[in-house]
Amino acid sequence: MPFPIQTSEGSFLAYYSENGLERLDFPIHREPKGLLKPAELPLPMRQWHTMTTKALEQVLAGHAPEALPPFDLSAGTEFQQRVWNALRRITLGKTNSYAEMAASIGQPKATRAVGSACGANPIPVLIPCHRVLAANHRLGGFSGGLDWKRKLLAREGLLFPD
DNA sequence: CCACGGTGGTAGA
DNA sequence: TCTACCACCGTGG
Repeated sequence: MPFPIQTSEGSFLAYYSENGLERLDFPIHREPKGLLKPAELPLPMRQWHTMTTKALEQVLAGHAPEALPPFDLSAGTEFQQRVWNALRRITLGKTNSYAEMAASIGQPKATRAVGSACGANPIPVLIPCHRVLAANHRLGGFSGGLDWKRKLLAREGLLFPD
């Protein structure tokens, strides 16, 4: 049950569980079938949706979100949740390497696994996996497409050629 | 088991 | 610089 969020960059899709925002999809060209109107959301979710919408707009505008809805990351493995929570600590405009992220969760040799976990991040943009770069300050990869990674970083004042 | 990644480091052109 | 090669480790088949 996806709920749309219209932005200047297209229509994102938000998914909620009983415990909070559990997934955020980048805009797609074809609208999915079971689309619901936000007005049909149960009350707590409606407030989360308002927060998600505002936070998304703020990040896309290059500002730190003043408030976030609760996240439900329970679908991830324990390792993935450790990585995702570590991602949340990277402040806007800052970056880390995959190696630094691995070290920050106490597994310095799991750099590659960290990359996989970033790719599995269910809430891109708000859980800023785009702030993780390869060593030597190279861009690295991005599941949502490198154009998005460049765009999001540019909004934070970090420019990458190519 | 095995193969695959959003990696990182080294070696050699 | 760029390419080749290898160690690394969580996931999914």
